[in-house]
Amino acid sequence: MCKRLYFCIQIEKMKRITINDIAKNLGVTASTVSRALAGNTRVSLRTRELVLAKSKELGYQQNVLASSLRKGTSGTIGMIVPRINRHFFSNVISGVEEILNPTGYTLLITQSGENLAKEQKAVDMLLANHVGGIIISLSVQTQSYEHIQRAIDRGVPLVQFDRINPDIKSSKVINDNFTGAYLATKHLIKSGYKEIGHFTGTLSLNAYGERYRGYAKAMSESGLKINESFVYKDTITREAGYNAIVNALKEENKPDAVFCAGDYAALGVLDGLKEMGIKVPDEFGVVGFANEPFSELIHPTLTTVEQNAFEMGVRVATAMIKNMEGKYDQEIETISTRLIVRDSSWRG
Amino acid sequence: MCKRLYFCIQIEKMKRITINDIAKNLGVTASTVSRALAGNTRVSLRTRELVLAKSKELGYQQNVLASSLRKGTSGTIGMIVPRINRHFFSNVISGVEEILNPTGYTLLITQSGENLAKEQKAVDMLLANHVGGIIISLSVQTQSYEHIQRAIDRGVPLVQFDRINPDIKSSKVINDNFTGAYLATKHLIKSGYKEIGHFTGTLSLNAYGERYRGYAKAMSESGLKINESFVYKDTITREAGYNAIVNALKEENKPDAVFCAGDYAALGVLDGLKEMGIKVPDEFGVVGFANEPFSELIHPTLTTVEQNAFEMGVRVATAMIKNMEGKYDQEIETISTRLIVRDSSWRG
DNA sequence: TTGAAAGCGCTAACAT
DNA sequence: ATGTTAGCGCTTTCAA
Repeated sequence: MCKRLYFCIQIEKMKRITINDIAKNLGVTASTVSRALAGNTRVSLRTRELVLAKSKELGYQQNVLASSLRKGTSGTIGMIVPRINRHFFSNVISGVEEILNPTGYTLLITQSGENLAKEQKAVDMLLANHVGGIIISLSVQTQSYEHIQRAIDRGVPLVQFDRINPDIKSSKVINDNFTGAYLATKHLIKSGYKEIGHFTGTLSLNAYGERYRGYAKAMSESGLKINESFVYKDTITREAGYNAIVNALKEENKPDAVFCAGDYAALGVLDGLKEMGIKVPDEFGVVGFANEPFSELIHPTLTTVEQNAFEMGVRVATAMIKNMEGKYDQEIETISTRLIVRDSSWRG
Repeated sequence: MCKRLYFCIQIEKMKRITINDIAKNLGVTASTVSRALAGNTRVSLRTRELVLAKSKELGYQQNVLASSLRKGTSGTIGMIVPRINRHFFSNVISGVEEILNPTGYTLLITQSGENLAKEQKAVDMLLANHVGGIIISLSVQTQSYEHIQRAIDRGVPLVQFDRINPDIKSSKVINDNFTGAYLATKHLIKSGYKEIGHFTGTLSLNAYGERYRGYAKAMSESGLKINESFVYKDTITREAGYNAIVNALKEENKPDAVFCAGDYAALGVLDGLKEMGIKVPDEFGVVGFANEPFSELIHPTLTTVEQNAFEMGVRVATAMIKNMEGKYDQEIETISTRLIVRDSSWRG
């Protein structure tokens, strides 16, 4: 009872140590303490040491809010991703943190949930929090860009990655989707498939558009014609992949392989093929994109394109820091992709 | 060239609209504007409408930093998880956001990477950012708790979840690990296995300790003796699971089934069994824990225990809000778990 | 090398 | 219903 009461009182009077406390304690002014703590300014070595010792003794902890308010900019960087639980995005985040953490910047992560309204709110929230920069990968829904422009107009450095809008003036980091798709399709061709279809997402999104281009290039280069009825758009989920393959194989002209712009769709394709008793890779070839963790665990293991997510995060963070240092950079950086051949496609 | 220069100048003179701008514009004081914007205080309807209109017109956006500094508390809640890319944790995060977003609180997410030092730094960073509360799931490494205590001593509401320390005074939300493990083991017994082993993590961590207890209870209840040489600790990764099963089956006394405290270990076990040509579930039964997405995709599909991660997030956020409203609550909430029977264990 | 003073933008007593 | 005033904790000129 008594203990409990004491505990409550403690909470009430809880006061954080400020630079003023340190200053009073040491008989100097807050300015001096501030300078000493900041390190680089002109303070006598003795004073600096005294301040450092005292601040440790009292358990001082900077009030980042006050500092940011005064300096007009916070050491926080906002990051908006469609979904945090996608392997690709969580690994990009890790890459970003790898670079940012040692610099003292703080990452504020939010999900748009592939939803434009949530994405807009997220941007505003970040701006209200005075983030020093915004890292974003657009939601599939995003077709209007005022919220992005709002950030840029505020002078907040912006870095787009993966799902980008090329028309927005900002740093951009993307995967080499074209080459990845090109290699994937080439591989199917080399493996002897002739009627190669493509299941993809929204072609207006850069990532999917490029994958389509890579697919088309490989086809035409090998003298194969694309049968447009083998190209399914908005087919990136497992269900959609399943439906698409069931559908495609009902037609008179059937594909004998399909390159999916995502592993989940490829998974659905494999579901459908298994159900229909079609042997993979003997009778049908499948390639995915993303190298989701499950792709090497399923049966047959899935040939797919590896995106170097962590590396992308590192580049994104580096670009952000450059931007914040005023080195505005509009260049597009491209991260290489790599084909991983597994059982679902190779009948060498 | 010219365009570029203009752009730079724009950035320099970029000035955010403050309540003072609105006030001047309207011929009232900042206090009035502040009150009007805050909504509930006593301001004439007319003034309020004027303020709202003007602020919209000028594109006003609150400076959260200033507000938080003044109010002494920010609308930000910090969350520390071991790894963001674990299915369980990212779903808890989604659950937390589900509750928090509509309330206007902002989530600051950080990863400890299962590393004590990073976890400590994360806590300090959150405190420096004056978060209104901290949500944490401890790293496996965490054996010292001063950093947690530091937060509590500062009067910052704390909610622990999943990987908790029961001795720390805070709200806690955990899975019903005991029942999950109990049901899993019971199921193996019912399926006819007799020599049931258990691969687990650090037993000092609540989650693993409880799973062991559930396993032990089911065994003793059925009159089966636990063979301690079938219990492997620190076995939660795929590699560890593989090594453990290879090892276990070299001994004279072999288990004929194993309940793993995690799906990754179970995956490793299946790897090992496949390699050794042991048939699952005919000759050997395997059950995991967590219902990772891959568990239903592998062959054979893995029997496992589902944790309701999203629901847990919802409860965690609710507890946090209660705490921040001063309703300090030390109760432990338990989220139910559920056995999902698949092919790796059932030979009914 | 240090101090004095002003102010970042907002809120909340207290007054009117 | 609105204005006045002070100050959250920090940084940063300007002066000494």
